[in-house]
Amino acid sequence: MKIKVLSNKYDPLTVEEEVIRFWNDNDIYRKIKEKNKGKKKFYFLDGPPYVTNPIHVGTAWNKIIKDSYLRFYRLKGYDVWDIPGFDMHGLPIEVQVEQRLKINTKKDLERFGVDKFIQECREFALKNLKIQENQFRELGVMMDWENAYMTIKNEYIEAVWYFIKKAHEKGLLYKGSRVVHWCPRCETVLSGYEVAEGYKDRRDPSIYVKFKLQDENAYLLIWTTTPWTLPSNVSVAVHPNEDYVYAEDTNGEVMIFAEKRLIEIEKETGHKFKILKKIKGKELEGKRYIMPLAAILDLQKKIDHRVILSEEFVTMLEGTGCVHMAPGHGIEDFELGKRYNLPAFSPVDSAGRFTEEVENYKGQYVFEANKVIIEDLKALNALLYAGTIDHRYPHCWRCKTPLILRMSDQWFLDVPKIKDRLIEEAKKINWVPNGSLENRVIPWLSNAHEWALSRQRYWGIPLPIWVCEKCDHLHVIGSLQELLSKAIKLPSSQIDLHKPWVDGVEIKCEKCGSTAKRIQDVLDVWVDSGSASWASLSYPSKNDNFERLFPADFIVEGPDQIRGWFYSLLVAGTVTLDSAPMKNVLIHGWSLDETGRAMHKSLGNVINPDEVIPKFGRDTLRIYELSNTTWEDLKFSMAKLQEFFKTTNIIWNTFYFASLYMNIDNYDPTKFQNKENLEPEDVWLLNKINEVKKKVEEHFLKFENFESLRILLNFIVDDVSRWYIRLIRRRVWIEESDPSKEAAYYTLYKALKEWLIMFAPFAPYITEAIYQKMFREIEKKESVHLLDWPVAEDYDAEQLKEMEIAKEIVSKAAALRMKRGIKLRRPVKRVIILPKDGETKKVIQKYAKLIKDQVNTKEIIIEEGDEKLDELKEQKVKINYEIAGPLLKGSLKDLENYLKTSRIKELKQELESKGEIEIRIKDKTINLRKDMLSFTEELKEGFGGIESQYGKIFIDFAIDEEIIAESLTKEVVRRIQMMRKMANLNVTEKIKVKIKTPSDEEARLLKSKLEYLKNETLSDEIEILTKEAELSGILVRDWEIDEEIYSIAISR
RNA sequence: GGGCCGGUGGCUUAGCCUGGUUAUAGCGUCCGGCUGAUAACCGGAAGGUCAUGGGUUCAAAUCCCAUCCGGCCCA
Repeated sequence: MKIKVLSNKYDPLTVEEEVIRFWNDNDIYRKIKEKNKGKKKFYFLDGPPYVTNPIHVGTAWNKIIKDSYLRFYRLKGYDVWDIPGFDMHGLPIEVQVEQRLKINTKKDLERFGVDKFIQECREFALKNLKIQENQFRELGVMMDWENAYMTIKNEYIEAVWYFIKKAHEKGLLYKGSRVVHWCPRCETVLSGYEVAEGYKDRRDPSIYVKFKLQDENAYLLIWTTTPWTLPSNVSVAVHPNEDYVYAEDTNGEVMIFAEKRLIEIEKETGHKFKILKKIKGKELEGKRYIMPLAAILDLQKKIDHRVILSEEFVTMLEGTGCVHMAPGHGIEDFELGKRYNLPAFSPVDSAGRFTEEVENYKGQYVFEANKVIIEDLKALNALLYAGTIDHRYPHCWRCKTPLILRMSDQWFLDVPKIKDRLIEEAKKINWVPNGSLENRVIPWLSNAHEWALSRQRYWGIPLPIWVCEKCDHLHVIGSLQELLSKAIKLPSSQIDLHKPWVDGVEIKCEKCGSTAKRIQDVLDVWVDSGSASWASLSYPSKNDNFERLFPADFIVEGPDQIRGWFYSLLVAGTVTLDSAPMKNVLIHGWSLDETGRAMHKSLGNVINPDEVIPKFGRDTLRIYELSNTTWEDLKFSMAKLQEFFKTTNIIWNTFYFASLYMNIDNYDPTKFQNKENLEPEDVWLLNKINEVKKKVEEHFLKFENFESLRILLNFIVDDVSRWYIRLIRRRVWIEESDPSKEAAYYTLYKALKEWLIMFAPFAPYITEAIYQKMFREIEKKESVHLLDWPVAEDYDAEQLKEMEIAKEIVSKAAALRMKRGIKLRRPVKRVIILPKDGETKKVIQKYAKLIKDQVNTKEIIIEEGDEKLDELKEQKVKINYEIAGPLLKGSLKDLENYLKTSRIKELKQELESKGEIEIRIKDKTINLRKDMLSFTEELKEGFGGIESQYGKIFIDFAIDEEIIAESLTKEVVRRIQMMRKMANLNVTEKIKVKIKTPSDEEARLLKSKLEYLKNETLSDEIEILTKEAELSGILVRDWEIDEEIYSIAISR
């Protein structure tokens, strides 16, 4: 049983690729799963990424966070449910496939064939899924890839139907006519979410139109950027409490508009107005006006046009304060129209062309009809001004076509009706970070409106609604089995629950017995992923997993999912299963580029993992991303990665160091018994690792594993690499077997092993590689990921504080040396420590040996109280000449002489108590006053001092022969060690050395330290020669030490 | 217009919930060290109006209010 040595250089790619091979060849993933089978469940639900683009470092972060928790819970012994998911339906895929097939319109698509189109979409989705899957695997994300849930499978589709059926049963599903954002190219409704994605700049007309009042010789002046909505005008809205003016144009015509808009109107139109009278908006209510287009459009002739009032929708920030209302083409217009009972119509078809209802413009694309309408208005003398405006306008987020608002029939889920239930359920969930519930989730839920479920597209889950041709009775189908049992016609036996297959299924109307056919719509993709909490478990077609696992223990996604997936999960779960389908929700931040901008294809700042991994490796990418505070944004930075690479390198070197010496000494951790040989630093490290275990686990359980990671990195870098290893260096260099060395190995082995297990969820590759070399033979388990999470033991927190004191003393002493320019290699005569109190003194005494070694002093003195201080200090006194001079005049010289010989401390005490004393010098008596002198204290020559928070530290820098000999010897040792390295000698190889010194004096000094020299350099023989000698060996070199030349030769 | 998140040395960042010695750490800079983990590593120093202005308090980076800047969401 032996610890093997790691390679002395950390090469991440080699390490990681070996580990990947190891995992694959030995089926490690399966073994990890088997280990915890049947134990306490942990149901993780993967938020399915959309399968269009390859992943970037942000998508990677998301999945790596997930992976780190999955690995943690597996180590903790949970039976972890870890299937990944993919979101595979929807318009984005359709658009990409259309582009590939050069399909521009729905007609083209129908001509191409819906079945073939669906097939193309499926292949496209599956191909992209594979690309993403491989990228995720590359990152070390261990999930059950072979059993991933896919939203396109029949089983999944059925499960979504189940939701729709439940919604119907609960009376939450209804069909309604609404004004919606519509893409005239895709010929479908878009959700608010999709609309928000697609705002961009566009130039539109900006026109001012005159509507003449029927009973007055004045015009309402309205403003619009969508002239094509004017044929649907039914009303004009004004603000009841704002001031409106009757204003005369230079040609004598009188316009009515809001007073606050006057300057802007004049500026844009170039017209100048003279105000005739001022009224409140509400005085305009009910006034009839003549819609100019009524002259040429039959549609308009039937409408009774009147002014209405609105505080909410009339703004003084743009336009004229007289707002053109077309309830068929505006969301606000529609709402206000309902209140006033106004007619709503959209004479525009699904492709954005005018219908025959407006015969003049029939067949014209609305954006093109704009200019015709403007011409007509001009001809009708209804146009005050026509210009253009550059503004933000919504576009289809996939195909970039400008959207229109249009009325259409859609299917809705009545979310407002269950709002209170949703909030109630949301409160049962643990939202991380704290405050998310109150600040983000509840405000969003309180604002919930109806959910438009239907889309007039193809690649999606078909809405499971069949309508009777005769009696219009609705049949909402909740499963494949139900469908088959009710079907009277199946298009083929090849069941695929997509279009066009489902469209061909006819069922028997349960009410009148005639035939019911499916409506043509598919579902909004958010319904797909919203159903994932049970659909990914194949419920309701299968029961077992659902019963065992539901609800999900943990989900984690970005903040956009509060209104996206978290919301759709909550709604779907509450409707379908009467409960929130998840228990813990962690919200992570955005990934931004180095300058803090979101990563966007259009900005060209997207970074892919493939660009990072070859440079730094997978583990470095992982720990870099995972160390970011999860819910803060991650500014992705190559410089930061470089820093983390250094950390990974230190980790490797730390384990390399341990493996090297444990290997040389054939250390066998299973045989170590002598715990009584533990030194204070060993006890400290063992306490420390226990503290680390406790904290790391606590943070993991709170879903703050970035804190766990920071603690782990701090421990390995600061506590182990920089401190503990430094302390035990000399102990592990002892050649023969030695109890102190064994104790250090025992300590190091235990701490490193436990650390390695805890670090495994963060950096699965490097931990595996180290485990295989150093620990596997001893620990027996095949993989580090098959071990158990280390159990935190009780530990002595007080002792941890003690070490802080020792560290501080060492650090301050080093700073003091530095100030003097005395390098660490040179021993100093004495270090004197005056602890601030008795407690501290005890601690420093306990660690005296450690401190003595680390500060490299011949003697350490620890004493409480000021007596010692007096020994180190010299009292000084100065005459305040400006005071003493005028008073003492000629006696000043005598005083100076007197002070040179007197005891200053006593003088000071006397003066301080009495204020004034008489002194006799020669024959004279002088009245010496306190203010004539200034007393100061100074450290004695050759001493240095520094304050620390635990007391004062002094160093006696006096030099004697012993110190000179020792520092010279150490300089020589260092050169010899360097030469051993240069000659590529093994660390254990013995050598012979010859040293030629510049004079007999140095030779004498070195000879006094011969044994030490031999030990340190593993030399059998050392010959110290003076000038005349000629040197030979495998390596001979001259070195300069303290400005003199030494020649050193080594040989085997 | 409303809401949320963030603003801490040149850069990146911890601390803020739960107020309390000298505000965390890394990078960079300057100075130094180490050389048996070594094409690594370590130490020290300089560097901060904790965005701004008020308030609460014995005490504010931390709690409250307002403002500014950046980002997100909603309308």
